Amino acid sequence: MSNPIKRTTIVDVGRHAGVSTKTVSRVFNDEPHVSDAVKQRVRASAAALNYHPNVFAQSLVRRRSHLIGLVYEKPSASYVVDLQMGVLERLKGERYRLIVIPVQSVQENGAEIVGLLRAAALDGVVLAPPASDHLQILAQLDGAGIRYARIAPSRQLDLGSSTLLDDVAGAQAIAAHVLALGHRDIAIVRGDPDHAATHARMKGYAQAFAEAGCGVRDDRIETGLFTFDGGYAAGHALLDRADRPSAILVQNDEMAVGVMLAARERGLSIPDDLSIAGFDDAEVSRIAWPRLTTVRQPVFEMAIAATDMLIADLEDRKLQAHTHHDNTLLVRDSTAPPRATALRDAETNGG
Amino acid sequence: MSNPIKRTTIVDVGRHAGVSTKTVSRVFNDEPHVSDAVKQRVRASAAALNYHPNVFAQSLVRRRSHLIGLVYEKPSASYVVDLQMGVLERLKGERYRLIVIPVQSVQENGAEIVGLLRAAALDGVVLAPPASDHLQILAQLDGAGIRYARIAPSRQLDLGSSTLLDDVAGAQAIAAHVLALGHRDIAIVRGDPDHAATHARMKGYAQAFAEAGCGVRDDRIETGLFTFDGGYAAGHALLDRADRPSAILVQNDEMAVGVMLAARERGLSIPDDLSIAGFDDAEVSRIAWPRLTTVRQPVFEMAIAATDMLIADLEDRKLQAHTHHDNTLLVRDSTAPPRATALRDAETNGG
DNA sequence: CCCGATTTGTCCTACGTTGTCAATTGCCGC
DNA sequence: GCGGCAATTGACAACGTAGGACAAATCGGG
Repeated sequence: MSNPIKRTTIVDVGRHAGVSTKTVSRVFNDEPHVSDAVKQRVRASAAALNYHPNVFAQSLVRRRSHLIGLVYEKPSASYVVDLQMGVLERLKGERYRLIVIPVQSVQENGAEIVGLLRAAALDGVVLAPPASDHLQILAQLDGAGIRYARIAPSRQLDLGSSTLLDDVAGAQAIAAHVLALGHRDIAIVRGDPDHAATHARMKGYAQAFAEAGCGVRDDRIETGLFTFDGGYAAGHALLDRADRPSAILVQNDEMAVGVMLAARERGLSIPDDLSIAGFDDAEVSRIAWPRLTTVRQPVFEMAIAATDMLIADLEDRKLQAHTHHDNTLLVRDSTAPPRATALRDAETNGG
Repeated sequence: MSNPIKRTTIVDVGRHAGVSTKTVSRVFNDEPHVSDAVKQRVRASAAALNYHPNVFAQSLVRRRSHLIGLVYEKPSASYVVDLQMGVLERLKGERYRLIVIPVQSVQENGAEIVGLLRAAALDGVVLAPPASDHLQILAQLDGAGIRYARIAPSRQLDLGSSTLLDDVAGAQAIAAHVLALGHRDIAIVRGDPDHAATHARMKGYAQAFAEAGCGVRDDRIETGLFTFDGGYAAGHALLDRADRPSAILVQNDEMAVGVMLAARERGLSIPDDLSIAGFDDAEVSRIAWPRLTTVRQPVFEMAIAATDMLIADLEDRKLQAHTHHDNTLLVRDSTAPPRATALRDAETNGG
């Protein structure tokens, strides 16, 4: 089983078809001034010889790899999946291919990352948070001539193309929903403080609280790093307290499901004993029981939009585009009025 | 904001350091026969000029892209995630990069796929099922000189390297568990018939049934294509029947969770009214409530092993390796004795 | 049959790096 | 200070494609 892979070049095709290499090149690049007869003959020869243009040589002379990177940190699996599926969706039928660049910690490895991207010879990258907010990375990308599109950045929006999302409004909406149900003993599980979304969502919660005339109590905030396990631990920590909250606002769905498990292990029924609200509309939020009240974040659509802008940038050199996306409150079954209120309502009705 | 990216070449570095381009090349490739003095001088010049080797030129002359593809079909998200994480885990610290190649339907597009891979200039690919079983693809890859490692193939094991998994045994184990609980009215939700795993698991179920002295009833088999929605529909179809089963064997966890939802919508309690057994040990199986009895399939480890063999193949030209992996039965909370049996036991104990 | 337009060919250079092989340098003992 | 041998260094041709400039061939129409 030796490996004498026959390498067919453009020269061979020319010889076989009885035309010059220049003509073969013209045919393969769809240049004008080629008769249909020759076109067909060349294509036939290419097929007969099983010719495939050498991508390396093309890339070398055209200075194009047609490779696009997707840079993301470790966050919840569903987020990454939606993101990646969005990029791939947009890439369907395009010449570009996707290289996946997972990063341990953007915060810590920021300086090395662009070196990686450069070594991968990428034409451009889609940056997920928190890389999309890392100014040093953006600067280095500009320096390296690598185009980029940013997913949901929060600052320096004048750099590159971005998909914009109002996390504050989304968080405010879901907090307002929980407050409107009558909850006042509300705890919060926040995400990774390295992500801007964590702070934006916190701000949205705070705004809703302020409108309802109450404040956020710092001692009722736990940090869960956006993971199931983190949410589980945070849930137990919050439910351990003597003044157990009647509702918990969780900054993503994976953590929310973790909180759910913690509540169940203590025999609490959801939503009767405890209301739980998530964020993201991840797949688990539909699979969970009861189905999770959450905020739909259009990750898939944002990924498509970002890839679209990146390609436009690469093809037409059109710079600086922005798209706006909306969060939507999805009220499902994991939130309900607090038990005290429910009892009072029952009494009121009964009387 | 024009873009005069200065391209520094090996020639510039050579000129700056006062040595030949060949010497620079030697320094960058850690070749022997370079004096330390020169080495340092060259490195200093390269740093000063911000030189980065041109990957295209290297690839052209070395005939190596250092790109590895991961080919998979649409199956459950968690499977793909585990797979991809495994490949990336093994690639950490390596020079290779991962290109993701999702395929609509291996069955339908088999002929075109290798063209895609070839156009991507891949050094090698990791093939997930069902691509790992597609003989035409394997033959074309051999023809194109693209190395491959196969995940859990079921035939022609002499082609390429493979990770092997005994799905029959895993399925037999979980079916035996359900039978041992006393169930006899057992329905099955199978996966995509294009996947060999679907048939292997069915065979395992059948073996367990045979040992227990009963057979598989064809009219109690639904097909769910490995998706949550498919499982949901299949669950409703099975539970609609007059002779409602007391247990359902489901060929993956995503579908199993769908069946769970269908059961809940009918007010059935799990596992009291209905036992459900999954397959894969996907993340949802731990998140679901009750936690799903399932079979752990070591996807992550298999992906690492496959990538490892692929790299070995690419680096050392060592061909034909195989690794064996085991399924493990995980009995959790979604399976219990059927109600009738439970009642009888209670009577027996009471009497 | 000649003119102008279209098609095709020739020739050359660029892209940036590596492999081959020859030339040069340095070092050793005498 | 000089052979002789090993360690360093350099010159030059690949690698396969793109594409510019321009000449040559071909075609169609009056």
